[in-house]
Amino acid sequence: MPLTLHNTLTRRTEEFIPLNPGEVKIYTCGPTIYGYAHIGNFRAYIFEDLLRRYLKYKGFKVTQVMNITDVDDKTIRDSQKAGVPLSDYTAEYKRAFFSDRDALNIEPAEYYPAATGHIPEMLALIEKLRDKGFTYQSEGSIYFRISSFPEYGRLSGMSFESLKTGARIDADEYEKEEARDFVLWKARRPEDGDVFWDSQFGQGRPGWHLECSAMSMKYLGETFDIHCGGEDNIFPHHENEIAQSQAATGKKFVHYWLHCGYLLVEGRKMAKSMGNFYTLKDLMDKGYDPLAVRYTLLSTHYRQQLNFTFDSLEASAAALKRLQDFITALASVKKTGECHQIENLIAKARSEFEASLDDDLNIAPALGAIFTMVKEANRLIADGEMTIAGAVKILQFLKSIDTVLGALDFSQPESDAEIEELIYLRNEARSNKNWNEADRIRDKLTEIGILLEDTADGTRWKKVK
RNA sequence: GGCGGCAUAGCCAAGUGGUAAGGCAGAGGUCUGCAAAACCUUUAUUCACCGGUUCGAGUCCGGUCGCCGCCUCCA
Repeated sequence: MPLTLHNTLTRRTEEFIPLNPGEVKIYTCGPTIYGYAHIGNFRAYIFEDLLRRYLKYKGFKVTQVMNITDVDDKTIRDSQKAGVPLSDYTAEYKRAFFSDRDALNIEPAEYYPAATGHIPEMLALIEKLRDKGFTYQSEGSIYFRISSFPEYGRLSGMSFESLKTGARIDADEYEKEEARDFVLWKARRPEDGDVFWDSQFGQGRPGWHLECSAMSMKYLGETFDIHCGGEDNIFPHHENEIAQSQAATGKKFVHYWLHCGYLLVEGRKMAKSMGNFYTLKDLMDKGYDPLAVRYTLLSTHYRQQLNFTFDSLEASAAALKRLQDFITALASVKKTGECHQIENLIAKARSEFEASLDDDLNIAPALGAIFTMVKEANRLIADGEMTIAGAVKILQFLKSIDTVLGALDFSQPESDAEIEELIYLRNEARSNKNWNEADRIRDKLTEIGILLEDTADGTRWKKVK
């Protein structure tokens, strides 16, 4: 079945057809590293990770670029507040971002270009725009004249008029011809301190929108397949990217624009002032497993608003535990021979899993199919019908779908002589009906995080997270 | 004011006009020395509200109420 994706540009769910067969080029708007990323940011990155992983699952070769915004108003402001050079200041948040990414099992993109590393590319783009007459200069800054780009507003559905009348008071004091115009190159100002670059346009620094156009075209070409971001990026950021890029090249910039919905916390917008603002570290400090956070952020359809609650986080942890316990149970099946029902069970789950994800990454029914299979397989285990061969097939299937989910752990606990010895002693005690001694040993193991399960095939143990 | 989205059980969340997936939590039971895990049974006569179309609507149309996002540098 073909993969379909909802394209913000057309407001339709369309079959995904890459420019080059078998290859997908994706640009994903990344973090501004002026602070620790919060779970709302990671909702977007996890959605993009799901897209990336599923494309790979479907056999596409994926090239993904995620920009790192390491110079803008906020990074400058906060680094000065902290009294450290900009690059030192952003280095810590960049490190934290990658560390959180790894903890959330988000696959690394192929490229993480930083804005400060691409000033020449941005200047070249401005030159191109200037030569084609799309820019004007005012008080040392270069602006993009939106009235010169008639298609402006197509992505966001913003009309020319509403932009004029609805515009807020401009937050910065740069002079523009019209409020909706946006800055390409910001003239150096005293409050920028030592953060500026020399250029043919004078000393200054790039505007935010510019980096995404310059860096995406550098790494992916003037036209590429998919561009993602949060829905709040649709306007003005992505609208401006389209204007800049298409004005410069005369070509279509991006074929599919994908945007994920906002994350709410306990039904409200996440905000520091509301006390419901969480970074990954905040949740880990509360004892939550980052993979449970991943599962929570992953398990709601990406275009839906996601209501993050601690109840749902705990439900996610429990759901993952159910899957992990299932994996453990499969690994300890001892019966030999064939288990003929397994093939059908897997085929059904796989086809539902794929059909759902093919439908604009509809993850909820995909997960539903997995849990339905788990229940049926658990029944086979409980009835003593599961065989080693069947268990191996299911494990292979789970590994294959986990290349998409990225939430499971297939590592088997290493055998531990001390634990095995204690289990042996406990089972000795049990066979002598010395329950006090048996329970004493079990409690001792529980204290060091080892949980025992007595099954028909003997006692197995697992570590508790 | 303009543009867009959402309202489904205690919580999270699917649902493509044909009679409400799945997960978590809860209740009862089976297994177990007791647990753990698992299994079985059970948990929405009902999908914000009011109308309409239809043989039939959570699903389509209109309206009302509520919540959320964007409207110049927030994923």
